[in-house]
Parts: sequence; C-alpha cells; structure tokens
Amino acid sequence: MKKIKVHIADDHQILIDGIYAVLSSEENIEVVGSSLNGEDVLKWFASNEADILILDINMPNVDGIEVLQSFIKIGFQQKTIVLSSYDDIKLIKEVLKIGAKGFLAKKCAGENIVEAINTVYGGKQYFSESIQDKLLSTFSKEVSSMEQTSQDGSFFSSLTPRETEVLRLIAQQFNTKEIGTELHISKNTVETHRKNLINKLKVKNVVGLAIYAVKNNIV
Amino acid sequence: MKKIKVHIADDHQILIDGIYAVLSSEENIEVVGSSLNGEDVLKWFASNEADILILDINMPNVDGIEVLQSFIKIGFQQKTIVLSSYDDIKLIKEVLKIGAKGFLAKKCAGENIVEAINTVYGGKQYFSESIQDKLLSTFSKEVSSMEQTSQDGSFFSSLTPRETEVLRLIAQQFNTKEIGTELHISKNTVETHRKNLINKLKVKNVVGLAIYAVKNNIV
DNA sequence: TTGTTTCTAACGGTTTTCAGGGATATAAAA
DNA sequence: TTTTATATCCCTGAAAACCGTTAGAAACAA
Repeated sequence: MKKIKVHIADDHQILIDGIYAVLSSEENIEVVGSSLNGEDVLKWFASNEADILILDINMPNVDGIEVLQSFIKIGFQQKTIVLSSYDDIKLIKEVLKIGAKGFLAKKCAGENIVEAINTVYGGKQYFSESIQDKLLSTFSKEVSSMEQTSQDGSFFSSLTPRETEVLRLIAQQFNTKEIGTELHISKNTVETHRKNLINKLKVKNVVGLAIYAVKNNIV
Repeated sequence: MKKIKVHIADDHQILIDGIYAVLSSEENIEVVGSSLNGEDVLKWFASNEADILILDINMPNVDGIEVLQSFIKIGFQQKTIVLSSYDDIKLIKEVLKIGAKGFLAKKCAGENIVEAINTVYGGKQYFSESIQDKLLSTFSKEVSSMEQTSQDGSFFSSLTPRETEVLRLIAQQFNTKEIGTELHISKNTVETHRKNLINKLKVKNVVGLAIYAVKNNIV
C-alpha cells in the first residue's frame, strides 16, 4: 500500500513528536520529515518528497503565512494543512486564499489530524469543528462585505526588516525615544515606522502591534 | 511493576494527545487522565490518583500559576512538571517558588517528557536544556539582587475580576474612554485600574499589559 | 530610464497614557 | 471592631502616542 507522506513544521519540538506519535499508529500515513522553523521548511522543499505539509502558522522569523506565500511563487504542488493556536477568522481566510487545504486549531483532538490528512489527501478541504463554527457564524457578514475581504489581503503583507526590528522593540515595551536611541535613528523615523506598522497590520494602536508580535513569535 | 501515574493539563487537545501517544510507548508510565483547563484540574484533584501532574502554564481563565497556588493552599502532594511555550525567567522562578518540580519548554523534544517524569518521580528536579541555559546565564545577577527577587512574588499576584475585565479590553485595543463606556464606569476609574494593573504585573505600559494578556490566554 | 520600495526625517496638532497624588463606599476577614 | 481588599471617582502636568502629510536618498526591478 502506498503511504501518505507527511512533513510536519512547528517550532515546538514536543508538538512535532506528539503528532509523530499519534500518526505512527496509522498504517497508511508516514512522517517523512519535520522542521522547527520556516526557513527549514523552505529548504526542505528542494528535496520535495512529502504529499502533505502540516504547517504551524505561529513560528518565529519566517512564519507559516510567509512560507505559504513563498511556495506559491515557486509553484508548490503539495497540499498544506495549517495548524494554529488561534482560530482567528482573518487568519483562516488568509491561509485559504493563499492555498491551504485544511485548517486545524491546536485545541482539536489528535485523531482530527488523521482525518484531516486523509480528507485533504483525497482532494477535499478540512476544517476542525471550532473553525467550522466560526466560519458559519461570520458567513452572513461576509456576503455584505466582499470588497473589504479582498482588501484584507494586505493584512499579512510581510514587514520590512526595519519594521520588524521596530516592532520587536515596541513589543519589548520600549517607547519611541528609546527605540530611536537603540537603532541610532531619529524619534521621528521610529514614529513613521510605527505608523506604517499600524496601517500595514490593520491594528488600532501599539497594543495591537504587541499582540501581533506575540502571536507571530516575534518576541 | 508499579507504573507512574500521570495527569496532563493543557488547553490544546492536540498536545495532550501527542504527549499521550509519546508516553504510551513507555512501559513504566501510565496516563490516567487529562484536563483542558485550569478549573478541571482543580476538580480532578478530588479524585486524586496521579503521581505526576504535567501542567501547561498558559491556559485561559484559570492559568497554571493559579492552579498551583490553589493546590498549595489545600496541601497538594503530587509532583508537578510545568509546560510552557515561553521560557521566561521570571515565570520559571515563580513556578519553582510555588512548588513545581520540573519545567519543560514546549520547544524541547518529546523524549524529554519521559526523562522529566522519571527524574521528578525519583524526587529530583528537572529542567529542559534551554531553561538550564537561561537559569545559568542569569545566576550571577541573581546573587546581587536577592531582595528584589523576593519582592517579585507579587508578579503573578492574581488580578481582581474587574481588573481582568479591564485588562481584556485593553488587550482588545480599546482605549480608556471606550473601556469606560463598555463597562459603564468613568474614564477615571479605568485609568485607576490600568495603573494598578501596570503596578501589579510589573510592566512598563499598556504594551506590557497586552503581552501579559496574550501569554496568559486572557485574549 | 523610470518607477517602486525602503529607510530616513520632519512638523503641527490632537488625543491618550502615565505618574503622582487624594478620596469615598462597601464588604469581607482578622 | 479594625483592617484589608475591592471598586469607584477625581485632578494635574508631563510625556508619549497618534494622525496626516510631505519629502529626500538609496537600492532595486521592470
């Protein structure tokens, strides 16, 4: 029997080992590799042997969104199941738009992974229950705001290196003046970066930036 | 042979299942139960059958710290291994102070759990590698600031219900005026709560509060 | 070459945060 | 009964964040 080959990417080794252990009792599934960060997943793509990629969205430096976006550019054929601690509706929409086939909240059961792998391998989409609920409850609103949705694409637009630096320092509770000193740039420049960050990430204020930073493992 | 009985508490079912799967291949370890939140762990304590509790610190509503604190009050005898996504030194010191016997970062390997369980069951302390490094690198500073350390106890002092509400709204990017409207209290009152939160949690500003909120699953 | 992105910087004005007090009422605990 | 914890409200002044806009230089791609 041909086994479904799976690659797991998550920054928590313990979760990789856990999923590995869960899948090891499945006869038709074989874990062929794993990565602890986004960079490694991108490298692994060269030796391109898995059918399914299980990809954690919240990884440091290069997160899951960026990995997916990079894959699209180079013509990725494998099917991806996205794992996430946060079942945020914007996130789900985003990853679906850029080509993920399944979405699993980390709070779902281990057996759901098996289901997800089989379903997605069979060519269908898979969502864990909590996410199905969220999708249904926001469906009515969706219809009336289709234009807005399409603009949402910029929500996860990647940050420039400098912006990421500034964001990291903001999330470390430095104020504008302190960040300026730290990076040897003017306070005004830091304010510009902060302003751009707030616009790019579509948040209200520095609190929103801090939360983005934590959820994307920047701090 | 007598098996070591283990209870797992984590708000991510997938991680529970993963750990379960990892431990199932160990002959001297038996998982006797699991909980998805802090409340359940506290209830489970009544039927008090496990030797070791594996406890995630970052759980919604009642977090691991509060669970441990409650257990101490009622004379908890079991040994606890704390699991955490964030290997924050303050956190480690805090959980050790309130009686945890081991500390595992989620980025460590699954086999480390087995090691941790055996070590802690044998009466010794266990720390995963990344945490040992952190502890060593901050050790020298510790000696010169013993007084400060003992004051740190208030770092995780529990918040009042009202403070938690305010904190949640702050982390949802509401400003002071908006929170006042939301809770039907004056803007001044919200400012007082914010001030108290910043003092209690020993952070610099609202960014610090937001990060605390995310890391403690309040948002 | 032209256009785009990134990084840098500035300015004026408004709003909000933050630190520092002080104050009152209520209810529970010691 | 006194103390403690909680929740409420108020004030001031300095600092910081926030908003809109402009703009030059360098690097890079079409």
